[in-house]
Amino acid sequence: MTARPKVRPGKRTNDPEGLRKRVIDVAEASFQARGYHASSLGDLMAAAGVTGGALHHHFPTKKALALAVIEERVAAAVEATWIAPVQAAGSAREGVRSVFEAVAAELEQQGFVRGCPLNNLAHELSLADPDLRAALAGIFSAWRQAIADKVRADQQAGREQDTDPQRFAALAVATYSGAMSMAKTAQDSGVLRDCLNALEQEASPASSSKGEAVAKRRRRVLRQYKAF
Amino acid sequence: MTARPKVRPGKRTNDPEGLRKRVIDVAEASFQARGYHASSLGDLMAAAGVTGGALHHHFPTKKALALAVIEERVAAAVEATWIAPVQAAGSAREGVRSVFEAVAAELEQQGFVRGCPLNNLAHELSLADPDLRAALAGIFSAWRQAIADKVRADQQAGREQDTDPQRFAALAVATYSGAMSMAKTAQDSGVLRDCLNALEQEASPASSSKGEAVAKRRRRVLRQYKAF
DNA sequence: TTGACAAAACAGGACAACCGGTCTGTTTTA
DNA sequence: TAAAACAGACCGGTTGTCCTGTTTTGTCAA
Repeated sequence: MTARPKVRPGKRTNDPEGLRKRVIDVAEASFQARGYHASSLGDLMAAAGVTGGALHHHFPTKKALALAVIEERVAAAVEATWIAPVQAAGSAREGVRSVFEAVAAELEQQGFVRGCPLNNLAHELSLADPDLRAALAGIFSAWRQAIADKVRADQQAGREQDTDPQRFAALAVATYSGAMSMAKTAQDSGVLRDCLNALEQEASPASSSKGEAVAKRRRRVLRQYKAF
Repeated sequence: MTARPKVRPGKRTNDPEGLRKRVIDVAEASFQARGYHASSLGDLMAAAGVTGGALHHHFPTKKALALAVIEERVAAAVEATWIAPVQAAGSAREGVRSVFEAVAAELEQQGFVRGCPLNNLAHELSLADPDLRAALAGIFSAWRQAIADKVRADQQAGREQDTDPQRFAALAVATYSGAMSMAKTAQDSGVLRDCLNALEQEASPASSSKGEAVAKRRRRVLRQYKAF
């Protein structure tokens, strides 16, 4: 965790970037765990060890803080979790598969599903404010674009000739988003593997008949249910 | 709209069921348009033409009201929009396809995407309260179950032998949920058709090579953006 | 190096609006 | 005639924001 300012009476050390980072850290975590409206600035101030004046200096309104979290953290999370791995993968399908498995494995290890940060905020805020909605929509768009671009790269290598890049990307993003929504609601990460298997079994163009013994899916109901 | 009580000074007519219905009507619409936390009981009371005493008599807490909306309205919406059409369809795939198209057409006509009521509330409330989460998870479960059951019926008729019912159902629900999330955030219902086409083009087991001229998808950015 | 000084950074209280819930009392109805 | 249904005021707590003042820091002339 980021260090709080030392308790040195009479002395003070300005650290604008550090303080701003601490606030956004706390806000990102709280928005993800409790949502935007349920996160009060008072709680965030206490958790970050920041006074009202300092918070207001860096983020004049709560909306400004949300915008910063979206543009700096949520976008980065999508970039790190999805865009970079897909670009680095051998193919678009392989990239999608690896991300699904990585996230599924992470959720199973964590034992608790907080959901997708982008979708969490998108549901709560996209109808509430046009600016926030635009920022969130931009992240969705970049996400889709990266996958579609990867499909096009595959096509230039002679593969995926019968695949529509835009549609494939939409399907991947939608399936993941919906699977995370269900996983969060049911607190069961197994849905992710169900969806991935359904995509692989059915959505692969080289599949006309593969009814071999399918590895029985494991339902992994998460044990603990604790808030943030 | 449901009628408000007549302005008859000195006279009153008790109408428990009607009043309760009016409150749930308003709550359902407000939760869908603004979300749970952004909907104040004061606004709901004013919109429904109900006093604080009456509201408290029918719904002691805000959570009780949310639970009623979820159990009576959201569940019914999923039943009417998804379960019944799928059961009535000629096959599971045909049912899924028809629902996607029906919703897409409805959204295009409305010109505004409010999102899926179940997913909207699930994102905001499933981590906030165990009871609400359980209620929401139950609706997701019934939704998946109905689709899986339809696949099994298809299988007993000799079709869909290579399809895993549970996985297919998970994929359908996840794709729809995610597509609605994107459509709401982008205020563009075209994603639904993208996802449906991707599912049909790729997820059909009888598809090994169909690269015929794909009908160019139409991107239909919705014009108006007004809050409830 | 120092001292002046303006701007940035931070502290902390104040506040008005609002929220959800409770309470008492009245009217309707079975 | 008692319970259900409804009216309406009331309250403590919280929320987001604003405001005034203090401290730190960067800048630049001397």
